[in-house]
Amino acid sequence: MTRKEQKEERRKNILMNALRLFVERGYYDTRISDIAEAAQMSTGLMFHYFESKEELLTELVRMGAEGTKAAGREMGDIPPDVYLTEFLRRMFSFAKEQPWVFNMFVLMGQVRRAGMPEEARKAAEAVDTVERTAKLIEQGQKSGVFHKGDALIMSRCFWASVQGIMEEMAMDKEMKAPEPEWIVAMLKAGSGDED
Amino acid sequence: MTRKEQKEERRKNILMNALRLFVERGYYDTRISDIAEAAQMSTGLMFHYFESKEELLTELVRMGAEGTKAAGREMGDIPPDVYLTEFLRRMFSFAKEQPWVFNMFVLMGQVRRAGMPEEARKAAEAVDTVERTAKLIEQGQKSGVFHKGDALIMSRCFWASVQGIMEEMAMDKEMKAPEPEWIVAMLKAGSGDED
DNA sequence: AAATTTATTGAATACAAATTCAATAAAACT
DNA sequence: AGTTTTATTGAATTTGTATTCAATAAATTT
Repeated sequence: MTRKEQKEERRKNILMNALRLFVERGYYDTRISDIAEAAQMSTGLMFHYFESKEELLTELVRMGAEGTKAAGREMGDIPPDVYLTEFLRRMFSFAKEQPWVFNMFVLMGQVRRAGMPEEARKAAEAVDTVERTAKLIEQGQKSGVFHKGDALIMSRCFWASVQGIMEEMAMDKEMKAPEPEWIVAMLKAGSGDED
Repeated sequence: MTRKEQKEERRKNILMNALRLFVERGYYDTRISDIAEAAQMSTGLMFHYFESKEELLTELVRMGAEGTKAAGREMGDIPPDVYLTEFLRRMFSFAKEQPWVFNMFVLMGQVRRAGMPEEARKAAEAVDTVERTAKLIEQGQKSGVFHKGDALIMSRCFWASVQGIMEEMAMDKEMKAPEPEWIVAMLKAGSGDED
């Protein structure tokens, strides 16, 4: 293994430990020394790999933002409701196998909301899932599978729900995932108000 | 105004400013001096009213836990779906008038999840809304208005969604509230899976 | 194999912010 | 009016922890 590869390995290892600890204990309650210990190195060495604790966080958020770009890609001829349902199903099952996905959701949520360094927040804003889903919802409204209403608000509520549920699942890894249909039902025609 | 009343006033004022700042900037990024400034007093005086920053937080969380007890009280003969819908409608409209309600939601969420002092987390756990709503859901399942499934999981998802949405609204005070029906649709029979 | 670059450590430093404190003013009480 | 209690301040202290640093080891290059 070349020097460069080794460094990459090490960085990845640090990042994964940091992610877990940031979510388990919170960013501010996680000491650089905790991360160092988890990654089996001295505190000082951390600064050989990352300039600062904040850079560590920002790097994680960048990864998270990158990851969400997968959402809402080519959907071929599938109807929007089926697409969203299927997307959620895959996301839940993927996350069950890769628990860091839950952690990433939690971290992104925390960062977007408040109480995190400025730079990290900026990195988290480079995510347009809500906008893209709103377009999908508009299509569904035209075809009648989704009820009427401001598509952007509907999309925000949809993702806020998903966010909340992912966070709940992140807290309790034993928790059974909901049926994706339940969540998509929020958008469907015939679900109460029909204005 | 008696001395005691004055003290209570002052404490309440401090608490409300702390709540706002904790949510706007996050607990750890809020300095005692920031709260002092907002409440128009010297930093030192804060410690006359509260033993520590942590006690301030814990007190807020206790208030929040107290507040949620309102949820799920006497529902008379109203069907569970109507009850929940109505409950959410009132909550949203109440929160629009009293923005601190949003902040309280966000704070409670942050505290329950992670990265907050131990004691505050404990205070936040004294909330059994999820369990009480699960009972309501079971009733609805018997009468057929709600679909089948583990009522506790359904309740957790329901509240996780509400939490997520309240947080979204807290971030953007301009955001229009969703129709409560959308959220209750998560639970309703005929919403996709019918196992 | 000498020289240079990279990895690693643990202790020293710097710093920010919570908390304490001594002193003063105001109020309440006798 | 004098005494005690409460309110208030701003500066001094303490503390916790991120970051730097000087020194050493290991690897890579020449």
